[in-house]
Amino acid sequence: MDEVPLVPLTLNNIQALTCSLPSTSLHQPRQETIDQIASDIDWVSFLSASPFIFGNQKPSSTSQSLTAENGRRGELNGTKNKGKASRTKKVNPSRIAFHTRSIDDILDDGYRWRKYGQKAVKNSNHPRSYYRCTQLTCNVKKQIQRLSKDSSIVVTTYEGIHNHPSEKLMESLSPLLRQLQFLSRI
DNA sequence: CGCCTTTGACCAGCGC
DNA sequence: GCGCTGGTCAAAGGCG
Repeated sequence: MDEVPLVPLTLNNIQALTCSLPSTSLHQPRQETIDQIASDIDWVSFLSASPFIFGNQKPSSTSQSLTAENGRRGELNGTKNKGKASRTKKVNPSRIAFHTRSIDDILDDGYRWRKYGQKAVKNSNHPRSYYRCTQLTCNVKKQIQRLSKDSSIVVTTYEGIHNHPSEKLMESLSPLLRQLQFLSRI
């Protein structure tokens, strides 16, 4: 699992982070904790600032075609419906797929995932696994499948954007948040 | 006990 | 309309 670095703190990210803070936070003294500051941040905007928040893993052409194929069939919305008949499909444009050469199927991306399904896929020797972010308010899903041609390659497809920070992200952001907290008191 | 995975069933979209 | 396929649900069981 050496292919998933923590979210890089790029200038874009930092700029988005500072911009997403409430306008008063940079001018008025604040006594909040890191967690409280973090709760004020628009994480959707922040995480969206970097097109590929998982570092050096960029969507390949093949993964893009996979995304297109998935999109062709449409998708289910994330709302929890007790009645299966009430499930409807809609197009979700926020999909990112990439290939990773790894022994482990599950990439440690810092978030907690709950597996909710596994299906055998046509023309593939390997089943596709379906995961959902364990955060109640977060609707992000991901699919994991190994390539039939090269079983050492894992195709991970993310759907949606987290509306909360990951634990590992918070670890890496803590120094920055402390600095922001300090600056907000000046 | 809570959280997670497994797995069969169900549902909807698509192609024919 | 029917069958195939992918995506999701939810009950059951496992694990720490």
